[in-house]
Amino acid sequence: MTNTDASFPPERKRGSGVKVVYELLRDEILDLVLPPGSPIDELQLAERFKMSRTPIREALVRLAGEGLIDTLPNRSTMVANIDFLNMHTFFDALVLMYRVTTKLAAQYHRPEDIVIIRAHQARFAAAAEAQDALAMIATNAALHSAIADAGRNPYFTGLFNRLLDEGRRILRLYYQSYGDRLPKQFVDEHEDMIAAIAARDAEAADRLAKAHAEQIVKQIQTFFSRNERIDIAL
Amino acid sequence: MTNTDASFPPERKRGSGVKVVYELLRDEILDLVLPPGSPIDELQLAERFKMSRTPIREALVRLAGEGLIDTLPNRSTMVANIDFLNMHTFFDALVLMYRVTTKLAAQYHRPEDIVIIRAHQARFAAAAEAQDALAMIATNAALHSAIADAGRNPYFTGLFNRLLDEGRRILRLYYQSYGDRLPKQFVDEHEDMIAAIAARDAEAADRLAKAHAEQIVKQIQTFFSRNERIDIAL
DNA sequence: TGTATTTTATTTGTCGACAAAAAATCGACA
DNA sequence: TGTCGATTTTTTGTCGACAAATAAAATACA
Repeated sequence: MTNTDASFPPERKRGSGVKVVYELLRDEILDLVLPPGSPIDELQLAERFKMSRTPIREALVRLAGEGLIDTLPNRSTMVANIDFLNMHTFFDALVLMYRVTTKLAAQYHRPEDIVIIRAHQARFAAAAEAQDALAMIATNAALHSAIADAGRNPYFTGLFNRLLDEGRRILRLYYQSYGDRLPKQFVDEHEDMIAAIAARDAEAADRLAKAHAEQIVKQIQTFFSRNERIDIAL
Repeated sequence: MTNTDASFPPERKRGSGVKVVYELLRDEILDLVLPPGSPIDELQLAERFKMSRTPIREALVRLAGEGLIDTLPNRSTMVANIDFLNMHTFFDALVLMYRVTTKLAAQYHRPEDIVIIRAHQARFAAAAEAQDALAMIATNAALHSAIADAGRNPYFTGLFNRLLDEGRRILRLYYQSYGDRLPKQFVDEHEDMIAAIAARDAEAADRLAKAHAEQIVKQIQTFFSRNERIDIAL
């Protein structure tokens, strides 16, 4: 080990800076640590990560490309708002992608995919058992992302992952307010879906995914209809 | 007019630089002026556009986010290749998005949308009449993008526009090689689709879009099956 | 002549600084 | 005291330069 002097800068590897900033900022946005509308200060971030504004800006450009932050020209950039008015477009897209990716997984998966999927499902079940809302949100997204991967269509997985990200923000809001009452039935529904995928039953996979997705959507919708105040809060 | 001295730099407006580079580079990639695999040199671009590397790099980061260029860490960046091996995933996604966006347009369009759509269709018809392959490719993408806009689902339009972009590259290859023989029937098919949309007949819109999309896919597939050499060329 | 190793050149990632644009502050005037 | 306009401050977009990483060239050696 060279550089025994602890006062030296952490000496990040060249090129790793952007990735670190991008991923951490992304997580903070999706977990609502940075709530929608939060201003993003480049100088502040540069100071925080001990690097110049250049890599910070590159990370921000990427996040903007994914729609996670909004950038006003020559002016402030902030965490993208959740568009409650057009929530139905999100639900439409989510339901369709749930169906398509699950169906394709049933058709095109390989044996090793099932192992990965089951591992994610186990993690989700553990989170549900522990009543850990945050872990449930994260593991649920990871599970469905893994299912989509097994379908092997990068165009669908790309959109689906974006939707799951946006969903993480919405679900976060959902659970935060409702005091972590968690529907255990999702575990069983996941089991049925995985069984259909493993059996290569595309029709059943599609049907189960549709029911699963629509039920999630329904729960969130009833939640929001009971909490109009949220419209004002943002 | 100030700045009568022609030797002065063009004096671009602050912030417009990235946009210019991004859009021009994008068009060149989609029109195969920059063929897949072309190396992209930042210095060269900086010189060409008379600006520093910083805005160039920002444009490249955006293009990379859309998958139009591939960036090797610390090494060269090049125009993304067309993935002929997994072309079917592209077709699957394209057909589905054709259907969904057209159906949503039939359901959610407003009267003014139809005006815009018909204007695009007129341009497409003119291009087809003139046997202008390049114009046909561009106006076809613009028409379907306009239809998708009328459906008002940003998630679907986002993916669809990406697919149409990738389709522009593929069609460009198609027409280039086949000496600009252009199927006029697309004009009629478009007319039928627009009529179904205007009549708010979602079922018909879906059916017509499916047939339209599958026919395009079929044509491209038979083309590629007759030209295996392309696999080698890339 | 062919291969390994050092040297040079090219290109990328990062930095600090400056200039333009917008917002925030201050001050004149009613 | 309130409003409009000028001034200062903050923040963004761009620049030129430098250093790390890689590729290319040159050299040494068998």
